[in-house]
Amino acid sequence: MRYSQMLIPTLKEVPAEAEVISHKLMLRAGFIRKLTSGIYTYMPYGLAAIRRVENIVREEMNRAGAQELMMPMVQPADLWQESGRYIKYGPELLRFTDRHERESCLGPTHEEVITDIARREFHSYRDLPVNLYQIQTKFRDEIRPRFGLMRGREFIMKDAYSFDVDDAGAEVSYQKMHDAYNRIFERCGLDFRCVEADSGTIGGSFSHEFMVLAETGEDTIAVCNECSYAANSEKAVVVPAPKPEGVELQEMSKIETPGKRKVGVVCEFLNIKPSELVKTLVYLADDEPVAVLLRGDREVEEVKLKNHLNVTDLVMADDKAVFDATGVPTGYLGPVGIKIRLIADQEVVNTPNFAVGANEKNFHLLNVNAGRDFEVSEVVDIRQITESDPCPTCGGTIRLVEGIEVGHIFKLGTSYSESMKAFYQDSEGNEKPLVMGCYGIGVSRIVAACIEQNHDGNGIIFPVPLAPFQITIVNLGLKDETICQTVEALYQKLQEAGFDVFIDDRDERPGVKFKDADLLGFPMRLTVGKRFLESGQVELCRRRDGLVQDVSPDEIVSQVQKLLTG
RNA sequence: CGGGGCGUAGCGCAGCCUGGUUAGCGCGCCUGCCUUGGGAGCAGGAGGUCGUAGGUUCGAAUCCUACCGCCCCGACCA
Repeated sequence: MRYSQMLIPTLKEVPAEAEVISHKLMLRAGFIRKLTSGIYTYMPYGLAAIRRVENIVREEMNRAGAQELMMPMVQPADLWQESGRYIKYGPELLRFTDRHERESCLGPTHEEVITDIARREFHSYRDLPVNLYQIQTKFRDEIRPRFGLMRGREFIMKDAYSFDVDDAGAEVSYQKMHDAYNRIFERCGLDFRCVEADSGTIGGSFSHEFMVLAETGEDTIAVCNECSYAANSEKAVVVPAPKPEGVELQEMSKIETPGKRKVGVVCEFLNIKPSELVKTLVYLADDEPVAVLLRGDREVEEVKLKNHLNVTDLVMADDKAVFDATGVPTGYLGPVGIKIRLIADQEVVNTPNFAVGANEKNFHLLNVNAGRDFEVSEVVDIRQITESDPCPTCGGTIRLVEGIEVGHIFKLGTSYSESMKAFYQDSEGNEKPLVMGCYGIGVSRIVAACIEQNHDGNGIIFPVPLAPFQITIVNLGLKDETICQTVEALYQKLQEAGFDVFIDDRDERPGVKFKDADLLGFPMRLTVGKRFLESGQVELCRRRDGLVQDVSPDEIVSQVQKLLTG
């Protein structure tokens, strides 16, 4: 490919819309152009990188025995009503009506469609197991699209769905995908972790996420420093510290705390640490008020709370809602005598003699103890893990790091097959629901994540497997016949050797060509200019570390090979 | 949805507060000369419904109102 034949509109200046490095570089390197919020055109060079990812994904999916198909993007609402998700999925599901007033939606994912296929086509245990996948544009009307391809509304996703006769079979299918995903992300050259995850609106019992480690990640993951434990912080299990021995329970007392409402202010006033205070938060869980007890220095992990409550909508109650539900103004809430459902974090039960609101304006209680001064029927792990918590599997130390979710695999079980009546007959003629799994990869997001992880001040540094071209030949002697002939000969030779080769044949000054070569991230750069006429050697430069070698054209193939792999 | 910011040439911005000739600058683009191993230089040139619609005014990019779009933060800790 020649630069003159490919639209790669590079930019010297960074468009104002970009915040994170991958977005900036993708705009500067002419990968993408925005059409509207969260919706981008993939320009030729950017598309080429996406195709690299797609090919790796496709190869590994096929190798794992999955079959490719392509499902519709427009889906009828009835199908979503059958699974119950037409309501449950929320405003991210873009809904519209067609000219016949039929309700429709744009597919944010395809469990419903694939389950419909499965119930029509799979009738016998002899048809199973099957794994079907597609690589397709999804649409999710994200609340706040950002960071370019990182969180777009339209994005390219690989989604796969497995169907098995039973749980054991589903386990095998899941494990195959787990292994395939590890291979995929390794082949992409990404620094990633597979972590235990929450299954969210997709549903299901069990799931793992594949996280690319990068500071700009939108997720936090808890990683054990000693063992292999790794989990999304939404899911990371908190092991409560044991109840301290020999602490004498003090007598509860009431104290006036005029105008003291916030944790910090109350603690200062009472001269105690936030860890000696228990805060009472009120949530509206599907509009039902629920009080949550948590040590003053801790944070609620709402995903854990939501899962425990098994609700679809969970919001913090505002001041008015709190007063309406409890009759107490915010800041003075407490568990003693509270009138609404009460959920305590497990740590609260092990904390002696803590302070709480008195359920009375301008008063708090001191030396309160769970079980003695109030009943707790629900003791649950609902707080965020911290770096001072132990690893739940080995007791080692935990480290919190940021990650970009590029893959997610779920064991779905039979929730979709049962709600949508996807049954098969086993060898004894019994009707049974298909046991499902689903497996997603954010293809366009991988390119963004890759750039987050592989760049320097001059631009992108593509890992070889994702580079649209492994090598670019910079022609610095457009007017010199010998140089042009050499460039063409090298181009031929390298292509014949199996490389994807690019030539910068533009009539530009050397500086411009070098800058663009760096920006575009070619792993290898081959420069042919005046020096070749003098020495008969061409210059080979590795993008990753700037390693430069003068090479004779005869040895070019072996040298390129050596530098690319070395 | 709440808060904040922005909308002026393809891109990045100034001008607006304090209204007043042909609306500027840098990059990019076009022509010519020159230059050719790290985003050169000189000369000339093209390119604007100042987001949209109303209003105030003798006069609006500038003041007012509404709308649209984009970006950032938040939508969790009382």
